[in-house]
Amino acid sequence: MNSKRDPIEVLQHHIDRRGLKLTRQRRLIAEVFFESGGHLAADDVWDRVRRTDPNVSLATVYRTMKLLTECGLAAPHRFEGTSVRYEPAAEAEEHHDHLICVKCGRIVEFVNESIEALQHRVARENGFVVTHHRMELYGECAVCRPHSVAAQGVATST
Amino acid sequence: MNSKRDPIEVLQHHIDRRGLKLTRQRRLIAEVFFESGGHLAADDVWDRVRRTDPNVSLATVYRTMKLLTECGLAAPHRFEGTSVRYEPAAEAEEHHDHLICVKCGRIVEFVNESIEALQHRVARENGFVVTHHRMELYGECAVCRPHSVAAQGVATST
DNA sequence: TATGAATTTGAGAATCGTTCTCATTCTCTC
DNA sequence: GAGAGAATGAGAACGATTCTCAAATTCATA
Repeated sequence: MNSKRDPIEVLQHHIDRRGLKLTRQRRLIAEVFFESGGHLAADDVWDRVRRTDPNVSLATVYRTMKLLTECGLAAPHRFEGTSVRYEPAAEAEEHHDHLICVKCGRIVEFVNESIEALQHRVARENGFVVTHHRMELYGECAVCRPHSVAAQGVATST
Repeated sequence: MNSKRDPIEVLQHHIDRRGLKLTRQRRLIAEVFFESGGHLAADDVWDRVRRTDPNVSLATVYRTMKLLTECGLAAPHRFEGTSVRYEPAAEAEEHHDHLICVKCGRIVEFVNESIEALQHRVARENGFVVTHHRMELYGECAVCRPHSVAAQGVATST
């Protein structure tokens, strides 16, 4: 029921409009990226790409990730102490923030309208008009605290 | 409401306890840093330090900023697209978040208990126990939007 | 399908911010 | 004021990312 266009098509479109070219490498990198779970660093993408084509260079991965970012298919995030990680468009489409487990590195996304509203209010009170923001909550996830799993009702929000 | 101890004293104390040494460079760097408005990058501190002692090396500035961070006298922040900037302890003592003007770079600090509470709640709902977080709101400050200060809806004919 | 102009590529050099190495110099204790 | 240990300055090294450039590829056109 969703009109979620194939990312490769979107990329193709973007490329056509700019007079660029859809190369074998670009297609491969995009495919690998969208098949993955997301939140990969350029290096991670590179590793996976090379399983199929060992000749692709890291520079090309970087260049392609920038391309994907430009057409809204990927969103770069720089979390604490790590290099930039890219999120696939499907997830990046609507704004959300992140919960990051400091133990296992798991990243959970969440949306909270109340916080958004308060942020805009705080900004306004200080004379700011917010264009965007960054909110990351770091802590331990349920898996990394097996002792305390039973007690709390872990919300399974979908 | 405690007497805000002289940062140099705090540093001295930390240094004594660890068997380190309070050198001329460390004192100078600390002094320069605490006299400044804050949110300086290592490079900025270096520039100011060299006005007094042109021989101090950038490496020593980095080493000293790390020291100051360890004794809680400085808090490092990496904002969007910039290198790490340090905040003096006075400001870092109690938790706060930041508003950053994307035009002029001005940084405003704010505290909002409601947001904090919501953050913890969201985390809990996802099975996380938050240890710390990062929240930065980017936008335009009042100064950088002079047009909109006076009145809204007034057509500006030029 | 062949041609050619323009784009893209791979490889490695370059860059930026930061940390490390190491020989020399300083601090602080006795 | 001597000596042990720590800190310094200079520059090399570093990791992530971008740039450079000759060679290869794409794609529109013939």
